[in-house]
Amino acid sequence: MRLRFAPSPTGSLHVGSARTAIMNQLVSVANNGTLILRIEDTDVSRSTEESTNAILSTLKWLGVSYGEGPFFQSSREKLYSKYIKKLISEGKAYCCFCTQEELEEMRTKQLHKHISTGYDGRCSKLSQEEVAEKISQNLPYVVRLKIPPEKLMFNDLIKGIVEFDGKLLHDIIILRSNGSPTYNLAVVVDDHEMNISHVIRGEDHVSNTPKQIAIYNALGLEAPIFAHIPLIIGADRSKLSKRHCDTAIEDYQKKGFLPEALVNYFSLLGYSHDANNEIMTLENIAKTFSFSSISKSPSMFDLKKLTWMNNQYIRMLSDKELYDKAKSFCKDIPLEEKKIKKILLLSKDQLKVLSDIKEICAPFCSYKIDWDQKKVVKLLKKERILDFLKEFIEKLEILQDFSLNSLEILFDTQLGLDSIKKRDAAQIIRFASTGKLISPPLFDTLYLLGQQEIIIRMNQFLQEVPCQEKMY
RNA sequence: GGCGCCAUAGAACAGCGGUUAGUUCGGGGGGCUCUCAAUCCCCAGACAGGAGUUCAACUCUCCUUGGCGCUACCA
Repeated sequence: MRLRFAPSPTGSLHVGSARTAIMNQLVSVANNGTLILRIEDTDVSRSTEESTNAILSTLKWLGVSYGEGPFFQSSREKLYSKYIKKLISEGKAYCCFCTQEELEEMRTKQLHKHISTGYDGRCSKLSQEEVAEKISQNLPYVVRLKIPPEKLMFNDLIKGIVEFDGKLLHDIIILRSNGSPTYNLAVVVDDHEMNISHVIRGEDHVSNTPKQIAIYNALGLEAPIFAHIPLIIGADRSKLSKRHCDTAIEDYQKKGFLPEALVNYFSLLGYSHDANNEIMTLENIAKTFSFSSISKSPSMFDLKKLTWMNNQYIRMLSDKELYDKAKSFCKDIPLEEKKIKKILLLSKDQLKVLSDIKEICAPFCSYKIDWDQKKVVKLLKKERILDFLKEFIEKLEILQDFSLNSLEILFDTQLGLDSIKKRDAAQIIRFASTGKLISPPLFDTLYLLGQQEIIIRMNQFLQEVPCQEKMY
């Protein structure tokens, strides 16, 4: 089995393209096939080298590996023109000199008549002399393929038999007036030259398929097997766009999603899987892969589920792996490396994405705490809660050996003297010393902040509370 | 306008002619825990509509409706 992934370098790798790439990888692994990477850059005006590099590095990061390539269509133009010349000489394609205005007029008329829009084939009636004459006049022209008025069908591995009527297809352009081949022509030539057996691509290509089959037919070549995977859609069921969420895989990389989670999520999205165990490697999914398990309807991108899955993968990381992967997200944190590492490991389970580490470290960095008292309205209503805090601070001030252990003993002792719930006691201390209701385990947090610092913070907190208290 | 594809809870999937229509994420509630997370328990929530076929239809057929894709000298 020979497969290909063929992105066009007009931007960074999009979520939808990534899914296609992952599906190709999945099928390739499942069938011991070869995946070929081909950069579809026939449109010079939109393709950039920067995009190519971005796509290549993102694919690498994702772990999508290809056995051959990358090949660039822009460097294969001679090949395409060979095929185009063949089609012209056999009378299966012809030069078209119609202007933009003519084409537009044609279209409006068709729209008016409520019939399908497209070229009416008028230039195919030009005689050889007329064509030669126009060319000698240096008139710009494109080359169009004659599409015979017959049924064009293919058996899609996902959709089943799909049939189109050639009569409604119209003669498509295969060579632009600037001399470059169009997508449909280049795809057919390359898929044939590269011996591609299975074309797995997005559903947006379904309507291109009959056009490509027409080219295969004209060339006397056998078309590969097609599998069109349904598109990924946004929360409002429309095509996924920046309106909905980040659409570039790079964005997810920057936020601290793990490639394994992304690969897992996208290979199971729109795939009939065992819902009881969704955490699977691509290799495991490949073991039971079948095209019939791919859903026929589009799938909605669910960031919450991806995030959940990412957390699952983060907690599976070893301490060392976690630190290595999180390192790049810790650069801007004004703390010593050792401390960050400590906090990171303490909060491993609660990281949804690696970049969360910044927020978790915040209370350990800033000396200016903003106590948003709205968060503790309920807590402050608990009886003797502030007394407990005051007493805790007093004891803390005279504590000789500040350690994890002594802190805990001090806390428990004070708790024994007061009739306060442990959770309330812990929360008021947590809030007073960090300004947050969420933090790594309390005693670790206090210990890391240091005796002096927590005393200062908690006292500051107490100074701010009383005036606020009257509000409630 | 034309052509094509699709249709089970908010989301992703099960169900393949007879089920109290199931699982996972999400939502709500609760237990446990110093918080969050994790985990455990509980709750809400779906077969788009209409005709057929059949003893029986979420499941098969057709129609309608709705959604999406394509309709470029983009890919």
